Amino acid sequence: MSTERDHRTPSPTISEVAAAAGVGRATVARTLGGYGSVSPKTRDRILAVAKELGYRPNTIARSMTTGETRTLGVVLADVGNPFFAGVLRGISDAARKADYDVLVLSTDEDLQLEAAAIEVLVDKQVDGIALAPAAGRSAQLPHLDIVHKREIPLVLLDRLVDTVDADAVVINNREASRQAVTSLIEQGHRRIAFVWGPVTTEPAADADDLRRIIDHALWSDGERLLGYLDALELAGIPFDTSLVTHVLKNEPQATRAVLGMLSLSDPPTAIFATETDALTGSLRALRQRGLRCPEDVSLIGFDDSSWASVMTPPMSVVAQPMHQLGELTAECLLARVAGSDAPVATHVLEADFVERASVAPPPTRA
Amino acid sequence: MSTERDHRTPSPTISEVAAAAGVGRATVARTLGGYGSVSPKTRDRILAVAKELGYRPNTIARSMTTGETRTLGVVLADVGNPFFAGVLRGISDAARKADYDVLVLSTDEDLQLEAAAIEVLVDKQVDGIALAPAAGRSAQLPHLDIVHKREIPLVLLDRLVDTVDADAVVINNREASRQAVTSLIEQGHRRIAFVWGPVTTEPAADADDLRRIIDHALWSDGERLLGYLDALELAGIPFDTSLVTHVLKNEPQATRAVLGMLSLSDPPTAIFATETDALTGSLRALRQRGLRCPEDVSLIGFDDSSWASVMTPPMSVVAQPMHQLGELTAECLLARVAGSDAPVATHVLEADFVERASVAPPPTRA
DNA sequence: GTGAAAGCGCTAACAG
DNA sequence: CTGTTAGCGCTTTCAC
Repeated sequence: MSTERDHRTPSPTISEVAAAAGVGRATVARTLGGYGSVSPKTRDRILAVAKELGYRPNTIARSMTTGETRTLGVVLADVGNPFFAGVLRGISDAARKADYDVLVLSTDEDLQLEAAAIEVLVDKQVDGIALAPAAGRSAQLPHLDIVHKREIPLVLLDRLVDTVDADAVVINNREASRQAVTSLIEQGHRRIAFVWGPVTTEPAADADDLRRIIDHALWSDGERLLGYLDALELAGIPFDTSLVTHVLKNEPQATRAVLGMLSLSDPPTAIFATETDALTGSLRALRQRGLRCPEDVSLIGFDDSSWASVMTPPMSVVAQPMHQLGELTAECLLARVAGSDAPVATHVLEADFVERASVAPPPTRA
Repeated sequence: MSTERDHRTPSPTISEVAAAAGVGRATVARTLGGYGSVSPKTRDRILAVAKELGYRPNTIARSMTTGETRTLGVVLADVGNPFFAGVLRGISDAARKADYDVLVLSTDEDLQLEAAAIEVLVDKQVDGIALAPAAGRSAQLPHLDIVHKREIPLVLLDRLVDTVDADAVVINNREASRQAVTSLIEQGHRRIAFVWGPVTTEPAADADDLRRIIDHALWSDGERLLGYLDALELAGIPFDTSLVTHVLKNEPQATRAVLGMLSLSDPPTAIFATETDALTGSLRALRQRGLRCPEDVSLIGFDDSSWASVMTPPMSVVAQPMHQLGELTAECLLARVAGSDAPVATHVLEADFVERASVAPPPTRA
């Protein structure tokens, strides 16, 4: 209980420690900052005095002169989404190990918000930025110019952008997707729906048209679709544009789209859902139609969760290594922050296809 | 392409803008900092010059003099957990609206890590801290002393601690829990399991012993248990200590504990699972025993998710308003940061009991 | 090995 | 309304 009415009891500064220890500021700075060399004797005394006074370094003042903030910026679609939450956790863990902290911003897949987020991080002078871009693979990202100009280390997270020359850490979506769809084909499916294809106003005319559209979709989404196309092609199954959705990515839309497909004269016997809400939306559609999984329609989802394995039936899913994705991203970024001048590289992580009981052979046609 | 080999192209400073505009630094500072008053004419010129030069304020230098960082610190158990991820999203949204950013740290319910996290945030001079403490309601939190001393606004998130005199935003866990258990009782259940009770080495001897243990449990966990006890008491159902788990909070442990209860001579006919993994763990136990939900055992979970409603059967759950919890916490914190001296208050949010199909009357005894 | 002094870019108090 | 000036707490030459 001090009798003063100071707004904040100020933390002692280096000068005060110096005065109390009877040495110069610089010596204290060297001791407390852990650089330069100080004689063990005075070092110990300074440390003792500092501890007694409860000295805490003023990181802001330090940042001002060093230019380092020991803070990483993370820009992703939505921290509330389990996938990104898992990734963020991985980033945080790796950052903490290196004594860095993390500033997070969500974009909701909006490029304006992404630009604003980048600006904030640049202004706050984070030492590095991990970005899951909201832009398609062939997009131009002018808001990253300043990041380059300021030479702030940047690593792309989960999504590649061709025009950005930076390290990246991604999942092998194409291969994971091909594998999942192939497993469906091996069970005898030939009518396989793909939920969530790229958002467009009208369905793709054909596979080539679709490939053109993919250029403007998120890299990860595009790759998943390419993997689907790969699997079909390998099996010699013709691509049917009516089996790929082009709706907005929310659960009700997925349900609606699947309901539409189920009404086709030649409906799908299997559904590949490339996101959790695409899967739950599809399940809802099946239920509405009174269709059972896997007897009537087989299902494969994306992203594992404790729920997936306790469903009836347990859901087969492509499990992305979220935590590892985050960790590797942070490690990669921290290496750059530490000054690594290794050539720019893209690290590709494999996803794990978890086979459970939501896939069965298609029902024999009546 | 500059021919210089400067490590970083430095951003222009206020002095440079002043020189270029032919005015004094202070005038520029006033204009760009948005304080004091400047004649419209010079103001416009300065703005033009600043824009042309690509001036960006150095927030670190600014923080050094103002003491403000426009950053909020958030300390929670695990950003990767869907509940906290949702809460964090709410905090971020509210923070952004007020032009603040968020630094997040996970504690994994470890008080050491919590103390370290607080220290980091204090050192980084965040303007306020939102904390979901890893300590029981009656715990002593010495690592918060420095927060008080520095007069850093603090708000408790999701969990109360009696010894901490700070604003808090929590869910009415007790009432939500009471309501859920009561709905089970109304269906005729009298043997209701409670998964996850507090972690202890040996089960509680009786209800009073349990109440004593609750003091050391997380506030939210304790309240859920009290709500359970309330419901039993109201219905005149004797408390059976063997129906409350005391295991570590992970899914396999939940499964094991439920399996044990199911082997009781008078096994539970309903399970109240107070966390998602407690629910999935319970479901796994039922499946292993070949028991069906809700015919054999009724189930109520905690925290809603897109999965819960597409389960077979759809799961009844207590849905916590995660996003709102986060938003309100941030708003509360920001009000303090802005200097509010309203009396310390605890805001209680109601949870929503979502009744679906996982509850049915107990099977008639053979 | 140590101390003195300059300066990071900004805000704020004070004159003019 | 505007310019001058003095720091904020630290790191970092540079002498000693």
